[in-house]
Amino acid sequence: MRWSQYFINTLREVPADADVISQKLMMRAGMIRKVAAGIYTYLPLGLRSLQKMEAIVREEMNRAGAIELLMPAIQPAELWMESGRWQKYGKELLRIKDRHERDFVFGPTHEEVITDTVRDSISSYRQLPLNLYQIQTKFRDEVRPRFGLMRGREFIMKDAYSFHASSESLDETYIKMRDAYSAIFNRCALEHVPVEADTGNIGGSASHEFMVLAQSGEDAVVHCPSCNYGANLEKATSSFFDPSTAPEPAAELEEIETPGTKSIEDVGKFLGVPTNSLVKTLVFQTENGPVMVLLRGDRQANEIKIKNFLGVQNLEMLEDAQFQEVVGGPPGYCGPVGAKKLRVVADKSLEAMTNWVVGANASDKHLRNANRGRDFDLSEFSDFTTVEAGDPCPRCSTQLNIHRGIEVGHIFKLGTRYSSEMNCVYLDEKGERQPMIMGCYGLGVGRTVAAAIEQSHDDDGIIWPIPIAPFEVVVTPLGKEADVQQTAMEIYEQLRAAGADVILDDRDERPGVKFKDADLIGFPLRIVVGAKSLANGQVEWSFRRDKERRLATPAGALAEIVDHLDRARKG
RNA sequence: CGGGCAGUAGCGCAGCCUGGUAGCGUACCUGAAUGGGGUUCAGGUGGUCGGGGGUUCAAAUCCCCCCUGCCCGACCA
Repeated sequence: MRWSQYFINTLREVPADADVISQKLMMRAGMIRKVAAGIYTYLPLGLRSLQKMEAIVREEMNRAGAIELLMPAIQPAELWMESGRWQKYGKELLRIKDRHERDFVFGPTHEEVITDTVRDSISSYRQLPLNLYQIQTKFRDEVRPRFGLMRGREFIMKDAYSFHASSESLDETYIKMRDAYSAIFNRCALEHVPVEADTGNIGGSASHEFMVLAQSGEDAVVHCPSCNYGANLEKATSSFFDPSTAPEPAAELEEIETPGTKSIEDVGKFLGVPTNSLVKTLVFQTENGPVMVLLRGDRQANEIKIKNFLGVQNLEMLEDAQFQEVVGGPPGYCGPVGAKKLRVVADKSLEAMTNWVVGANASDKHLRNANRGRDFDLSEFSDFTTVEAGDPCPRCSTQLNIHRGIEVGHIFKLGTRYSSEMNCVYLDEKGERQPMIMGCYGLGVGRTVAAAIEQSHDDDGIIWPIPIAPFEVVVTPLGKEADVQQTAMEIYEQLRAAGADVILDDRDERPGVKFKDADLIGFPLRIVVGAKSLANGQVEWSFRRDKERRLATPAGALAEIVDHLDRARKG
């Protein structure tokens, strides 16, 4: 491609409404252009990267045995009513009417359509398993779209859906897809980690998110550097316990005056002991009544874990005004001893601790040496705390790290949630009707490209991984001299003949402008043809990554670059 | 949905308080010089000042309503 014939419009200044690096750089480099909140035009350069990403996804999906189809973006409301999501999905579902006032949606996801298709086409266990995917534009009417392609309203997503006659078959496909996802992100040189994710309201089955580690990530990821255990912070566990708190013999219960100590920190300071030797009492209101949750003083509650353990949907901290009525004491001095009758659960870290310091359910008073069984009833222990950096890994006890991450993929064992509701059944060997067991597998194409930029850039611009760079090589002639122009053109043609994806910066611009633009857009490789070096029969080539200038003959530079591209393509 | 800020040329902004011919930088066009990291000078093109209504001889500017965008929070995942 010749630059002068192409459509590239770089910006010197950053549009005022861009707030993350990938968005700023993509807008400045002329890859995307905002049309409305969360809605973008993919300009030619941006489209090239997206299409390269799509090609990688296609290859790996096909390799994993998935079959491509394409479903409509516009879907009839009936299907959504049938699955129940017409009601449940909420405002994120963009609803539209046609000229006959019939209801449609712009698809945010395609479980309904695919299930409808499969139930009409598949009727025997002999036709299963089946794994279908598409790469398509989705629309989710996000309350607050932001971060460019990272969280748009309209976005390109690869979504796959698998159908099975047994959970073993689902497990098999699930693992294949998991491996395919890792292969995709590895090919883009993305530092990523597959993490266990909360299954939320859908419940029961396994779910993994693929997180790209990056500062600007919206999610927190727990990761073990040793065994590669990874989990969403909401879901993560640790083998946390403190051997220094080996149980002491139970001492006599004692009431102590602790004036003005409403927080755990205050109590620790007042008594001159670390907060990890205290017990924190939280009271939550749920749809099944109030629940008291006990944690070690230095740990933070994890509301998702608590919700899952209690099997409740609503969990809210009790308001101060309700304490007297529900617990029988003032807020800030709350504890299990002498409280009103309510369900009490405790974090497993407390199981081995004796002689607790807890609130006395009276103003300015705490209790020392409280012991379960003797002073209060408690038999339910589980993991209720949020993992902290440095906690031991649940698998290998290495200290865990916590990173920021961008969710680029999410795979999920759906089970029969949709097949049951939508009557998607097959006949088994015995001729009996069974709901198909389903899996679904999403991957954000644009988000992955944006994540690659978040992970790989510098002050001058983007540093593309070769597989998703809009062009692999830029050839930059400096000056109008005939031999410079001719050598650049020859190198350009030879690179093209060798199969390289190359752009020739044939604009009549000063060197500085060409260099700034090349760095901003971030072509991985560059060949500069200038009069000075050419007088010695040499050109200069460099990687965007380190910008170190290497001199070589045109043929030598060409060979080096072609060789590097070949190796990069093989991964 | 609540709170805050903003909307003036493709992009970044000033002008508004105190009403009186629409401005700067950049981008783009023309010319000259320059020619290895966004070069300099000169001359130009481009805007119904987000929309509607009102006040006024006169509104980008004052008043009212609406729309859109951004930030924080809530919601959702």
